[in-house]
Amino acid sequence: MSDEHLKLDNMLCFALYACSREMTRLYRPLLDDLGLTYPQYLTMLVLWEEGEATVKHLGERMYLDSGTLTPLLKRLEQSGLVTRERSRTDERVVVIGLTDAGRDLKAQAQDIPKKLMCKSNLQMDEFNHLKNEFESLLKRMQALKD
Amino acid sequence: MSDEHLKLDNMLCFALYACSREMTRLYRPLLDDLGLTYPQYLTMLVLWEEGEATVKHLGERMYLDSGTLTPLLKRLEQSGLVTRERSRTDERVVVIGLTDAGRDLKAQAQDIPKKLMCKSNLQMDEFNHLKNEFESLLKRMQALKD
DNA sequence: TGTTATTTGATTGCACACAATCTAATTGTT
DNA sequence: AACAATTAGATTGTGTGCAATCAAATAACA
Repeated sequence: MSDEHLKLDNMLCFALYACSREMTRLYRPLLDDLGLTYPQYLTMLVLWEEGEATVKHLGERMYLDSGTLTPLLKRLEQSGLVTRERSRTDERVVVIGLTDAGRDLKAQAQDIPKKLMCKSNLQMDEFNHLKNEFESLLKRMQALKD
Repeated sequence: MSDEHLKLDNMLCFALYACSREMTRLYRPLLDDLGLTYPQYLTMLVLWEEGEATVKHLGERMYLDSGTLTPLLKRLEQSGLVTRERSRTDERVVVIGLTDAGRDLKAQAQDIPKKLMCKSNLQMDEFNHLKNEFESLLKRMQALKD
């Protein structure tokens, strides 16, 4: 019965993969109102939290590399939400900052987490439980990338 | 302290998003040996399980639409692993089948789940626990897409 | 100091994801 | 039979993801 191991229904990884896409699908209509995609929203979250950040730092926060971030950040710049400037002390570093419009967008984003909790029918304790499990799994997998 | 809701570290969705990418990253080196990407591997799993399937059915199993599947299936056809044929009873339907090479690849894929369990340092009971949680979350989110 | 190594982003190329639109085929209704 | 509605895939366009490669700048050190 070794075939059972290969069955799609059995696979943890598939559940994770499908869950992740379903979740971003729940976000989509809310983010459309802000004119953001989900990864762009994550980027703005970091910037709202920290004011500004280097490309490298954004990559570390979101586990994304420059091949993904550079075009994404250029689109956010095009949208007038962020600025991109080379650091004067180290010309290799690009610092991403917020424009006024980018800062203002935060107000519109404030109620997204609440709307999503409602939409997903999750109670606060379930929510936290799941988050903790994902985060511990993430940490374990992160530890394996040597 | 409503800002806390917007903090990246707090977000269930981000944990899911990052976990999912980390997991496919764990698969990548194993799948490279088979010449498959992760979504291609999922497609082959369904075909190994069911022998053949319509594009529609593959989409339902994996929650993917034709815009994703059509080019992916063409690549699998190019690789000589699957066949694509219009159904004779309903010309709208495209049936995806396995070639001999596609069937043979299953043998090489047999030990991927085991390798991955080792790699991820998960015990069987943890594995099943997580899988169940993901699947119930997935089911709940699926129920919301009306 | 001069050279090597490392770091930081950018670029390129390929493969998803997915919305929107289109075409062809089938089904339903009258 | 005639025609509207539905269904299955294909196509197009935009936006990630990520490996591989590159160039410029900085750090390290013999």
